Amino acid sequence: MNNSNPFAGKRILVVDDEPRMIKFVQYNLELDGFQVISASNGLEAVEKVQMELPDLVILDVMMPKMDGFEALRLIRETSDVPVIMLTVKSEEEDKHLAFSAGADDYLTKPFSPRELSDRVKAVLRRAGGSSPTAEDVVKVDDRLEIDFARREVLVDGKRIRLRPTEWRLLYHLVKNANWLMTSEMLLQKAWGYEYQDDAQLLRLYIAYLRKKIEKDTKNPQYIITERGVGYRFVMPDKD
Amino acid sequence: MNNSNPFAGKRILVVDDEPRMIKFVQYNLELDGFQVISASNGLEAVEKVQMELPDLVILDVMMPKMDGFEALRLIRETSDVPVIMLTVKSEEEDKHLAFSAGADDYLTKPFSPRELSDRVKAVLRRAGGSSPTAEDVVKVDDRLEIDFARREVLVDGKRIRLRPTEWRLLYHLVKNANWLMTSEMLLQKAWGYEYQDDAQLLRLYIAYLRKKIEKDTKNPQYIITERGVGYRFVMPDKD
DNA sequence: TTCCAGGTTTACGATTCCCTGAACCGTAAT
DNA sequence: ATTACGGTTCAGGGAATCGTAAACCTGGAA
Repeated sequence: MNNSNPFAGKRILVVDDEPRMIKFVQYNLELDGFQVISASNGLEAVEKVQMELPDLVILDVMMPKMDGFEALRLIRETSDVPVIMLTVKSEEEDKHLAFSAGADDYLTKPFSPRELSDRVKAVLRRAGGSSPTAEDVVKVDDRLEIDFARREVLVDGKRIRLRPTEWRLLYHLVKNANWLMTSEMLLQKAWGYEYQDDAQLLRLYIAYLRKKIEKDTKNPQYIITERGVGYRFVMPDKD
Repeated sequence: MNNSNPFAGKRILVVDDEPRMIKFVQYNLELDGFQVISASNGLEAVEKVQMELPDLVILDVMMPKMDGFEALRLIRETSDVPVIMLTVKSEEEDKHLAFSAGADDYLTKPFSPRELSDRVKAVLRRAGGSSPTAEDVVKVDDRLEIDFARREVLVDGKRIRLRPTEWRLLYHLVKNANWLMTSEMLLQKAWGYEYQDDAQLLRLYIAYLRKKIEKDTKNPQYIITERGVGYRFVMPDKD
């Protein structure tokens, strides 16, 4: 695996009802050093986007029960993960539908491994571009380091254990570092739409996180409370 | 064994329907210190790739029932093992077909032992390069040592017996050391695609492995559970 | 045939997670 | 200072997940 792939380790969710297509895409992406997870229908896809927090989604348009457009619509309710849609023919209509539904790119079946790889990298490049948190490994400071690809958090060089929900919350905080995240946003993204008013739950998990990553929970340096609004993950500037 | 072959011990799967050809290849590769396993048709080849986890495959194009290309395609669904294809004549078309099907190199019959040896070593050299645990012998710590070439695990210097499935699971865990492997990934890689939802089976084999390699199964130091997600093989100071 | 080893399924106790409720604490506004 | 509001901490129960023993199945060897 001689990958000079700058995006190696990124997590990609492949959604298709045909196992053969999933295998094809998975194999070729793994050759490039990506991590691949899969879903075989729209519902599973929506769920996995929220739970697994992939860096990119490849979504087939043609699927039984819930088609790709519907799945994308639901995904877009809680996530802005880049999405590449797989269409059968390169009809203008499909293309237009894909983009207006919120897709970042589209790929027409059949496609070659090379095309796949190029598109994925292009979309990741566009999406991640210059943001400091687009990296797989975010070194917040000397004390705290977060590795999104490995799903790993280091405090003073030691690995700490995060529970799934804690991880999701931290993910959304850090991916939006230095931005104020309202309680509703965080609840919606880390828990789901139906939790958006449960501010108490959020407080609890903020406390859990602080206990695990802050030096002094009374004077947090990473997760800052914005009273009456939400929270902000502060990260020292790297410019 | 007076070989200066840096790849001695690598396991090579030779696939051909002609016993004479297998014999020829096997004899010469074993002279170089390789370990050779064989298959006489495409189906057997696909099966052995998944089960035996060879380091390289030499695959004849011309075979009854399932030809080399089809076999390669199926192999590529679950493995990125390097493959050298044997073609009858050096036709551009065959060459092109081989590469686009995912082969790493090709060899035109007839070939000399020397050519065979050179190609095999070249492909192994290319393939082995930058993979995380490309070495044959992984010394995890003072206690645990894993020899991929010999398919042997040493705990406190003592050789322990692993059943085939246990070995495959350990293999995929260690080859992705320090990376979080989801249950689905592990099942898919060690058992096959159709097992990807059988989390219970995975738990059982994780338990088997821990019983054999961990000092204290209650506090595992190698195979760490990532609750709700999967497992991680932790290895000190390794990327 | 019988035996055996590996693989799979079943069953169930143990553990961990997630959420609730309630008490307690800090701080900004009155 | 007092009040009100939001934030934090702690205890606990239900649910999901995990670990492991044991039974079961199967195919090959003796």
